[in-house]
Amino acid sequence: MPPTPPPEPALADARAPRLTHERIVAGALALIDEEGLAALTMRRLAERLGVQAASLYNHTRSKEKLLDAVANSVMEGVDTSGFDRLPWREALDRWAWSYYDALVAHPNLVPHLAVAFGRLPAALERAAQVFAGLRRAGWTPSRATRVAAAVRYAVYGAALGSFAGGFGDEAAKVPALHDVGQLRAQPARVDRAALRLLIDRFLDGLEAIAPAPE
Amino acid sequence: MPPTPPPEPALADARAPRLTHERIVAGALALIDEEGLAALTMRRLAERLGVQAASLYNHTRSKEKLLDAVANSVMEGVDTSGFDRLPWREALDRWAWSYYDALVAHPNLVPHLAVAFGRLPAALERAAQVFAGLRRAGWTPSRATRVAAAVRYAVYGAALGSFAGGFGDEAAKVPALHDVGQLRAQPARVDRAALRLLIDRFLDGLEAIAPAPE
DNA sequence: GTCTATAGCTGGATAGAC
DNA sequence: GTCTATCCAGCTATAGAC
Repeated sequence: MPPTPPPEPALADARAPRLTHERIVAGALALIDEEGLAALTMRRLAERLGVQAASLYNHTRSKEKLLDAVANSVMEGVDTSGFDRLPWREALDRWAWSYYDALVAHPNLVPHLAVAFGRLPAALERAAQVFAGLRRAGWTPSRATRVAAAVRYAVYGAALGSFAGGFGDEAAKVPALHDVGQLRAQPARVDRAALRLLIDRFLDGLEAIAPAPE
Repeated sequence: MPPTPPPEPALADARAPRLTHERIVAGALALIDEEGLAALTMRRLAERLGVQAASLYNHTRSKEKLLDAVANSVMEGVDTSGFDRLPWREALDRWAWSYYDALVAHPNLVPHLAVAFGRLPAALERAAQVFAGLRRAGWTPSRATRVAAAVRYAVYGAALGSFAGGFGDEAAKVPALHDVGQLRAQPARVDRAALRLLIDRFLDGLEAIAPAPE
């Protein structure tokens, strides 16, 4: 006889778990995106998932651990594969923009991502890959550390200090800022253009001190 | 008869105001520096100042306004005077380091500084001065905006994503990161060196596209 | 695994006496 | 201008029934 398949209830099984770790993490991230880091409370998260707050504690030990899991899940979206197959300049460029895309999709989480960096497995794995890639390209250990940190600073700064954060009424008193074309109309475009300038000119400057190719 | 001087009590006058707006702002900043942004509560701030929490409301309208006043006071320490007297490259460099020093002295406040940027008078004034200085040096409006934003990103990123924030135990699993000389021993030095690399190489790269000097 | 109920805090802000 | 007293809201986390 073939093995019996698991029972497939015609209607939703009331005893089936309504919560999983993945659903909780995804719900928390959505809540943070929509209403900010302070809006993430166990009660509000439970409400969004259609359960009571106490039920969350069957899947996550504490709010603090949950928040780190959310941060780690965002970090997993950062792509460092370029360091396995591309010259260092292209690899850095791809990594930077992948990193920026991941952060800017969740701007409210950026401050926590920066603080939690040192205890997120996904972040540390990626940092090690970047460092190893730069070493293979001939950069000295201390240069490799600085180059990777510099790119990381550019990305975090752009994601955090974004013009997309908006201006208050006081900004109207500073006319110079407002006559600058697209700043008001399309702040996200200005942010990307500024980061492109920072990264491209930085990489230009790096070429002048790069290790000789093998 | 000479005008009577104001009465000078031999002992501290119990009726003299013990709180001023300045003392409150300074106390709040010290509390944030010592114990983090979350530690700033009206009760704890009052305790540090030797009064009851309710008394603070005679000098500040709300905690939110107070926090912006604290942020503005930090921004007032940023020096943009170089744009009045130095070539654009030196002016940018001085501004960047003055900005970094102001932020890194209060790392716990950096996320709030970034978010509040657009409504802080001191921040907007300085942004306008930087923009005007770059315009006078011949940069087009959109280039000037991007250059100023790029430097700002570098500074915020370095202050926020600092190695000085430390690593968790998980970092021990990534040996590559630890063999990098001074990273563990003197993280603040590594941070400064990485920011120096980012700014210097970026400015190098900018020279290649700079407007011709008059 | 989810529920109800609640313990045990901590917070911002206000009213009114002095 | 500072005080005491207090309101009311919100939070994390746990205990124990089902």
